[in-house]
Amino acid sequence: MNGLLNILLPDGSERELPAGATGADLAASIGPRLAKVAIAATVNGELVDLNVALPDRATVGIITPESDVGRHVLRHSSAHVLAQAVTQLFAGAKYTIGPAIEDGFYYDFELSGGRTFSDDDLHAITARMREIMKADQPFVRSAVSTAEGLALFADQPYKREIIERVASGGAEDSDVGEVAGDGSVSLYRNTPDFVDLCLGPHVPSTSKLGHFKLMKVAGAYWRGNEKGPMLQRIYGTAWATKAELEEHLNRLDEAEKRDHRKLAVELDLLSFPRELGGGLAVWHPRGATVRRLMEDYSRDRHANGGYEFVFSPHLANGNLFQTSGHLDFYKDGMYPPMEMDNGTYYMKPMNCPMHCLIYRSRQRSYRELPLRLFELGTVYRYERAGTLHGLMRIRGFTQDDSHIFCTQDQLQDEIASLLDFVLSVLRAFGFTDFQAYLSTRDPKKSVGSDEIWDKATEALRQALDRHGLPYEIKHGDAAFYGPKIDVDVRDAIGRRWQLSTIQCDFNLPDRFDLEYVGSDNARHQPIMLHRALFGSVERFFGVLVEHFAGAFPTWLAPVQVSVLPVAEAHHDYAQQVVAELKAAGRRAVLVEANEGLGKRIAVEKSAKVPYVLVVGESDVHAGSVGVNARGRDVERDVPVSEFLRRIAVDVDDAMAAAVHG
RNA sequence: GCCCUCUUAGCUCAGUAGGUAGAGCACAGCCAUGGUAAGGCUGGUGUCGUGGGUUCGACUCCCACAGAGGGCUCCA
Repeated sequence: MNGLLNILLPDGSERELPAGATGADLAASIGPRLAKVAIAATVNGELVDLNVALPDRATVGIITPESDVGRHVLRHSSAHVLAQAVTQLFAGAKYTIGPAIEDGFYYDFELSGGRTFSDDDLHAITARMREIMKADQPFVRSAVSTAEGLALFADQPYKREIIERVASGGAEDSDVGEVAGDGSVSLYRNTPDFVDLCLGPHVPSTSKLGHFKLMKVAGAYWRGNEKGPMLQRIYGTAWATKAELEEHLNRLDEAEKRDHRKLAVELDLLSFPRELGGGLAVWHPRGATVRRLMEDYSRDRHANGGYEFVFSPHLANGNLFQTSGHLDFYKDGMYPPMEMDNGTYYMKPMNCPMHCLIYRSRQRSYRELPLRLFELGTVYRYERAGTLHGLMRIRGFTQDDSHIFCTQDQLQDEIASLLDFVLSVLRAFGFTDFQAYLSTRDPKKSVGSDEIWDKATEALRQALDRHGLPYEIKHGDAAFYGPKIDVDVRDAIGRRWQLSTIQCDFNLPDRFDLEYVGSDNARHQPIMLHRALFGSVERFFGVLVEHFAGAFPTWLAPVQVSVLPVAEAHHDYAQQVVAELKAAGRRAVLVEANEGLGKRIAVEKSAKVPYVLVVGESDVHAGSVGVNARGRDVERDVPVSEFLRRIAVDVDDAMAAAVHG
């Protein structure tokens, strides 16, 4: 045994290597192809550099750059090279931290004299990074004492701060990436003049990197502290291969094309007039049509799902929000008070207090529960100026808000059927890929007994299990008033959107003294569930626009059919076709022959109308239409009755598929 | 709220060492009546985001503000 390393590979085969062999030797021994792509290794499950000595009798895995872990490593190494380039190009630059993130990496800097990075700087930095990568500099780890570390980073205050905090035992999770737990300071050096605090691992050398792009400069607070210094953050994306990089950049292009703010203008859906004020939108006829259809569908489903419809005003006396606690906990998110004769009024930031009042308007019996109140309730929240984002973050929006009051015994079933309902409605809008999150109690800030938290959390968990819905638990992420489930959907290009939420609330029933009389003739407190399905109608609409890239399915399309007479002579017939379509309940418009046919078709197509009908001489005689359907070949001489049948099938199929999921 | 960038016609964008502006699309009028993705001609487009300042003169330079975009922070 002495003098040899006995390496057991994951595939069961064994390798013998001379003592002191490194991961690189290992990689080389198992074939040149693998050696070439290997950028790190795992030893007994721990990620290590290829250039560390391997222990005897270890289980070793080779990390390739295409793997998730491998990408992480190469992105983090790219961040080091970025810091190296910046410190070389900008005298006096202070570098802080630079982790790998989804799709890439970033590094935060402070430049001397408050200088900021420009686009030209990014080009220069990119060029320098390429030089460093070409230079094939090995990443070499070393460890020094705290004192040595502080001396080494004498002119790097941010690095010193990290070392000091770790030395004083104040390290948090986010520090683990930089400093070893045993008090020693872990360093990586790949050239004499650049060393960074880091636990690694890294790629063996800078030449393993290269498929990257610096994306943008942004401001970021040091350690995320709003009161702390503002740093310059450079974001980059990095991949194992050129093809992956290009694919990623294409995805970004695609996302940009789908941007709902851009499509809202192009498709004439809605606008954000400056005169209205930031974060406020007006809906144009086409956008309003889609919204109406969404809302109508939602109402139908709720009506069939055992919900009671309610309405509540947009303004309320401050006493109400005092009772609900919003004025204490949520004041910053509310619009300033309006002083009136008989009190102080506020725009409502939530519908829940109103629904509590409805519940409380008379004595309730257990026989009435669960009581499900539903409202498309418009609320107003003061979102800080820098946080507004199209329809996704807006200052006035409409929640498809439901509050369900039930007994503890009903909780389990209610949540399970609620989850069914939510997913079924989401499917109707074309979403099929869901991911849920279960947020559990943060003991530091919560109301309610252990017993009720456990019971409710368990009810949520079982509902998720019963659905086989994939979910993650976010420990301690619940609001103070109760645990919750959030549901994300994945859209057509793979992005995730957080939409629906189901939240238990042990707080408002208490604050509003809600109660019901049980079968035991005693008074009990109901549990309240908050549930938003779209979340916000506006935001959901925005997500739909991006999901469908503006090409709404036929049942939602603002215009379902455009009818184009070939020439003016066919105008009357076209009008007759439109009338028939309308009589059949279709949203159809006539596009008069005052432009070339090709032009008119192009315009209708770019408006993403699902069916463009062309009618000419032969159609007038045969009672037919030419059908140019989205994504399909043109078909001539289709009888009007046949077309009506087809579009009905198109619409019905979508809805049937949705409901039965 | 903080950092950076941006703001010129309805939209997308050019532009001037500082001498008050252009293109395409859209829009209007006329011609063309065209069978499946943008026909031709003509025309009008504007307080160059707002308010100050510097200047003989500001769209251009400076300041403030507003709005937008990208981030950070926030989203009981």
